[in-house]
Amino acid sequence: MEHEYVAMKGATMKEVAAHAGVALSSVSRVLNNHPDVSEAMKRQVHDAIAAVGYEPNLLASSLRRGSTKTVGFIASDISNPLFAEIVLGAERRLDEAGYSMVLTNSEGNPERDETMIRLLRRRRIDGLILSVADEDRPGTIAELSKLAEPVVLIDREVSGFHTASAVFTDHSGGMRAASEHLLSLGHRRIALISGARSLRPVRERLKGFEAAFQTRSLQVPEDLLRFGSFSAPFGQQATAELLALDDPPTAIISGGNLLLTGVLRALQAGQRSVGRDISLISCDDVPLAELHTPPISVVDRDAVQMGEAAASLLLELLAGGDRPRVAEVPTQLLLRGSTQSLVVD
Amino acid sequence: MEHEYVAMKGATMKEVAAHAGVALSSVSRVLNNHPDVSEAMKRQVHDAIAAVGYEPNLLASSLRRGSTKTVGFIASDISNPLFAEIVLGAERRLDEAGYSMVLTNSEGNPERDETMIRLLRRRRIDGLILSVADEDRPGTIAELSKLAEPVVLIDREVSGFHTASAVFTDHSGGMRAASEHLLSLGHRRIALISGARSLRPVRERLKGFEAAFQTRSLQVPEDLLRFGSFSAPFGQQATAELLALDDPPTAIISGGNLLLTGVLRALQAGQRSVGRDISLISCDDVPLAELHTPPISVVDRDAVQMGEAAASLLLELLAGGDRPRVAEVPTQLLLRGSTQSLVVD
DNA sequence: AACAGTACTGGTAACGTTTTCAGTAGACCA
DNA sequence: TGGTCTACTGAAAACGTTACCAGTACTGTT
Repeated sequence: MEHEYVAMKGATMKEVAAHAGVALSSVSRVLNNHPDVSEAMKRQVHDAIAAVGYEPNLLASSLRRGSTKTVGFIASDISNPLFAEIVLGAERRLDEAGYSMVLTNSEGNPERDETMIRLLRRRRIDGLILSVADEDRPGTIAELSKLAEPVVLIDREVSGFHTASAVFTDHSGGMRAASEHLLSLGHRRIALISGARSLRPVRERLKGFEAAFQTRSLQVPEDLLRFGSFSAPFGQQATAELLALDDPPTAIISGGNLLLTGVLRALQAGQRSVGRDISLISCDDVPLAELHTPPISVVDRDAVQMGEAAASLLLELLAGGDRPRVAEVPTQLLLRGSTQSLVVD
Repeated sequence: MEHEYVAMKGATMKEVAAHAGVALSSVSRVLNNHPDVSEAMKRQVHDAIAAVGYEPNLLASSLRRGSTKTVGFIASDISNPLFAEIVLGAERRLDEAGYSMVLTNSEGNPERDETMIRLLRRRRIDGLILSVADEDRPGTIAELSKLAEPVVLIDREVSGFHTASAVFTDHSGGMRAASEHLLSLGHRRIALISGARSLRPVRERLKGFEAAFQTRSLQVPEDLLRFGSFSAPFGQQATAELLALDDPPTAIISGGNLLLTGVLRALQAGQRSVGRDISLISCDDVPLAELHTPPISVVDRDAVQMGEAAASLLLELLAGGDRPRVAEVPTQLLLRGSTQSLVVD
């Protein structure tokens, strides 16, 4: 008696209506709590729902409504703990606004960026947050342009695509502070190891780096600049190369936490003691930097805040804001034991 | 002439059909490359698609087909680099099989687990891979049971839910090896810091730990066991407590990389030198362990392989395999400088 | 007593696909 | 010439919702 109907796979609104002896549309109204429905009807329908084990079909609902209440997030590298924090911040804010997030990672592969944008577009997401792997790739730009929904870029400027909001980090400011600190310690041979130049953070950091030298009317050590990818192997290889130079650097700036592990491996292999033999600053704080011996100075930023800012910008656009906007999050130089005054021989 | 129609927002198959002067069904056949369609028809339709800028609507398609070709992945903690690798492995394999993955994180919050399972179910995913935050939570079990689609658990055993496949890590074997190593170095006061006991890895590791003592007919140091959560703050707090004991441990085993950073912070604060004053082994290899001074011994495993295994098991079920299966991945003890022979006073 | 208004409820047409079922036209064979 | 076969195409019915448009039955007003 109590268990008239056993919950079975795939009960639909129609069956709920039949079981409750009401019209399909009434069930829909109850579910979307439409104002014009009687208490009796509500109870009746809710009972029927429980009885048949009904589960709404979001595909059908989205199709009909024309909106999925879902935003996509394409992370360029999910293994970077930094991104986890950005995602966290974004998801939190989106959740509050009743949106859910589908996350995908492009593994730093520009081709996957394209595929993912297309896929999400076809899934009819309402908006997109992403950090493309290559700002200049025509395919990516094309896919993005086909997207009618609002877009927020994270630390990226996509050439010829200016309808998106963006959240930027003040990389140039942070890098400038880091470089000035090293210069003030007497370092001149400062190396910069970073990712591909087609990425905004890399360009901005370079700007800050150069600015620090130029302010002091010093020559930028062009032979010590290494642009490749934000990966440990590149960091290791670049560092090894730098150490092998006739006039090697006395300080290294690493452009990210993945690079950092490569840099440290190479320094270790080259028997260089951090701080003592060579000064080191990295970007983005991670446990590895904090707990290294000696602790490594970093240019830090609040990644959770970045995620929140990205979500807020997107929500603004989703709410009908037609004017794309830009938010900037500050950086902060955390000095630790890895930078030491240059001993003049 | 060439640009008869400018690509506009939301062209539908109907418009493609109209533009090509063919039936709706023919367009569909072309898109799903049905065998019975002439070359002429294909060309005609493809031209029309390009002309009107048609983009398939996956919502409609999935609704009609009754399958989304999508599997959900609920990660319990996305900020753990380990998970990134699991996701990578899983996504790779699923991709090959034509499935796409939607990723969500529960932030280690059991409540979110529930919400996410429900959401994904309503989105009509075809399958689910997950690592629940709490194996015993009734709500989670209920939500999982309502799911008619195949499920693969990662390193979890959900009580009363036995229709899922699972991929397990040989945690007990790894922990046993680690414990035996420490015992053979003369350590007896060995502490174990780990997550909540409601998680399989924690229970299995404890088993391995106890087995090592029992093999040697030694008493398990119950007062040195600390179960809390897989987080840095807990690791730090537990370690601080242990160091303050009258008879403190001479060795610590940390149950994860997040815990490890907490443990190291506490050791540093307590002025204990790793290796020299206290031996240390952690679980799962991360750059922090490798590049620490001294390098930290770890019980490692291949996370990418875990992801691949999970995806393979799911695909098997999706292909109609009705019998849930279990895969186990091995662990491996990597000895480094953080474990030293106990100096007897 | 007729009317307008209120508070609901039911039927039905969408949303954009896929799939089934009939058809048509030509080719081939006898 | 008629017939069966093959190769293709079109019409229309789903899939599970939501939203619109009419109802219906009260209640209150004049």
